[in-house]
Amino acid sequence: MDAAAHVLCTKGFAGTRLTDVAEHAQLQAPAIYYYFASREDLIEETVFRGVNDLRNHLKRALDALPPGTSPMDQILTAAEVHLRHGLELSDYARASIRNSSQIPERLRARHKKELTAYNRIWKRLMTAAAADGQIRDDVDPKLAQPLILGALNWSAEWWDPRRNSVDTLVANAQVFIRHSLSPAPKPVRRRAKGPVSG
Amino acid sequence: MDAAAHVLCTKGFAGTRLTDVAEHAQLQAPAIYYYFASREDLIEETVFRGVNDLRNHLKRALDALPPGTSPMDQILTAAEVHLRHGLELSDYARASIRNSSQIPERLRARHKKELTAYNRIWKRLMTAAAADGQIRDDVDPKLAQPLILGALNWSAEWWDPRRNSVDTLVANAQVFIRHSLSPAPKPVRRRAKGPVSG
Amino acid sequence: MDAAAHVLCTKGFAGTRLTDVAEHAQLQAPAIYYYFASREDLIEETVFRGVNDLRNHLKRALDALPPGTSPMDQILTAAEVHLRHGLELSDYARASIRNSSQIPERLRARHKKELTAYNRIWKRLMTAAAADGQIRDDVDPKLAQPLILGALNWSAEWWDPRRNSVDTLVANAQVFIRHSLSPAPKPVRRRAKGPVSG
Amino acid sequence: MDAAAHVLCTKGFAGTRLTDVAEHAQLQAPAIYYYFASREDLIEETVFRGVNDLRNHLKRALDALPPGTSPMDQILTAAEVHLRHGLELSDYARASIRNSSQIPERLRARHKKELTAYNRIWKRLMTAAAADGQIRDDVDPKLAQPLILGALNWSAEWWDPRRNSVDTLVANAQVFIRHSLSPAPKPVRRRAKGPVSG
DNA sequence: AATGAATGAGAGTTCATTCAT
DNA sequence: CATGAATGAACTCTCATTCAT
Repeated sequence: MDAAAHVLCTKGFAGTRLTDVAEHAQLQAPAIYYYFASREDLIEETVFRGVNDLRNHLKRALDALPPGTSPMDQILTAAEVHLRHGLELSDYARASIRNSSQIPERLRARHKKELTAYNRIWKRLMTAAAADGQIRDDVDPKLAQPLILGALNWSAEWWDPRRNSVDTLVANAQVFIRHSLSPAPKPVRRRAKGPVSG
Repeated sequence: MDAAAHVLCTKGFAGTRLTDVAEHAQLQAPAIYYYFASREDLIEETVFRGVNDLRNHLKRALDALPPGTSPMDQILTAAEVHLRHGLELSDYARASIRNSSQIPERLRARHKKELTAYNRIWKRLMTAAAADGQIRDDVDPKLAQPLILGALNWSAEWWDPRRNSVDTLVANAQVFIRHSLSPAPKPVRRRAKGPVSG
Repeated sequence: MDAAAHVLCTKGFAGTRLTDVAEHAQLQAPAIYYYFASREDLIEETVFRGVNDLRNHLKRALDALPPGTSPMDQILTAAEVHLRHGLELSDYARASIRNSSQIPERLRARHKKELTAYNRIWKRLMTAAAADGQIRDDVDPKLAQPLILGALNWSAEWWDPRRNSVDTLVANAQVFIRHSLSPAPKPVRRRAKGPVSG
Repeated sequence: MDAAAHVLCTKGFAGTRLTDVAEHAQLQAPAIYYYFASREDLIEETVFRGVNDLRNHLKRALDALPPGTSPMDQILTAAEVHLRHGLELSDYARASIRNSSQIPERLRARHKKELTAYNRIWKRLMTAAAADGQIRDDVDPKLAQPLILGALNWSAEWWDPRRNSVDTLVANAQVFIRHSLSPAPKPVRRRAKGPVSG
């Protein structure tokens, strides 16, 4: 029944009516109360599950990478997961992310915690990448991270499956991210040639 | 009275109650009807003005650039305008952008048209930059553009003035964008030339 | 300003909005309060004036009849006055009559009194006619009177000046009334012929 | 629930508040929306049903008359039906008739059509009576018809069951109508024949 | 496990009314 | 004498929620 996440994506928090949710589930509105104590419960649950699923999905994907994968490659994998999850798999993720700021504090506790946890994963990746010299030093990883996630999140607003495949979008986003972060590739090539830089 | 854009930012389209708007304007709700025919009118107007202001702001900023400014620098200027306008100046812009997808079709006509016009400006800049060889060829400008705007738009969700100044954010975003787009420096020819730049 | 009677005719008591009245008088609504203390006052006044005018009109018309006019002819005159006044002259009369039953008790005192007075005139005519043998004895004058007035009052609902002149309507109504009331013209002609009836 | 016709009779179109209707039905106002889409729907339906019922009632009554009943007797039957239906049976009829002119065009379509149909029946009766020589030739049946219906309709405004029984009223109205329409008895031929009758 | 019927709280909206100007 | 601006009361209507079934 939780496919009521769908309505949340489209109408936003306040615009989500139980009637619509029920209709989407081919049910009558009161039937929802068999499964959830209240509208708020339903939304809280949905919104929580959004980030929760996404985080689990990301964890599994990162764990599945071969050991020794570079931080930058992990970041690019994370970006792919984030995009695909949001665009292909789950209304939940979209519901969670879009309504983040509209949901009253009261319902946000779990959601927020989960979101923090999700961001922590990204932070770890960014930090690792920075430590590894894979992030240019005129970019603050703490700011780059939300910029990246913003670019990815916003895709839900404009991406049109009839214009571009997810694959294309993922590829472009990855290039986009890699170069926005990567330092100029001086060292490797230059070192062989001569003492240009220290 | 239009400072009711404020409520739109916080509560979203459906969550915007006339009572709240009125209270924010130190008025009683019915007083709104002296100026607007309906709630929908008020919102339509507000949301339209959001993009409209932003577009005018951007146009002025671009016109003020010295002739011969490179497309990439124009893009970076546009990014700065977009960020500063959304974060510092105007609830309207935020109201417009955040609620884009939640507003019923009926009210979106003008808003949509204005948004398209705004995007057209960006598109022109991107195309010029591409023609100038300032965009790497493994990035599709048509996709890069919304990724960039997404990164910028999303800032409204997370940016905390107490943590980072807008200046810092702008600087970071500009570096972020410049390198996400710029083609790799060509090492062979570059050796003799000097710093990377753009 | 009292041409607000017009609105009363069309929209009824509860449907009469000060805005409409004011518009009809090429004024803004608050201007009404310069002349009347409240909406109710305006309506009360209007509705009173409706019957009052009508009654005065009728009195004058009856007084103008040559002495010795038969009760029946007086009734027919009254009918003509009633029709003409309602249809040609006065929104007031129509406003008064149509809304009689919809107006809350509180506002009806004067109106009711005036209406009673008006009916009393008719009653006097009917009684006189009955005493004069000009009303058939299988008709109760107390019931015939409101039937007649009903027929006349209702004309405001259906009469279309483009179809029938008031003159035609008046003529027909008079014939209609005369014969609905008059006894069969037996006595005069029969008495001469023989002892048919006692 | 439709017993909300009651309120229409008393308060008129604009004065009919859902609260009152609901109270009369021992319900809360919003409950009305379970059965009707809007106030206007409820009123439209009610007002339509008013004439519709009346027309059906009349049709049945006329069909029940023995074949060969004279047109005049049919008219008198119709008058009885009209009176009894309006006064004894149905708030609906009264609601329909009283508010005829106050209801906005938008809601009148069906009601108007039905009313025309009802009038058509009367017209048929009047025409038949005229063709049969049962209507005096100094009365235009097209004008006599609304005069009669007016007399009957108006009864709702003044009839007081405590003063006169419906039976009395019906009897009087019938005499009233019969003679208002019937041609003068032709004295010459009549002498030999007997009572007037029709 | 689900629904039809109903309700109470609260939303948008209308309107008479006020008041400074 | 009249209006622009604003308000409070009241109305229609929506919606989450309940409850008997």
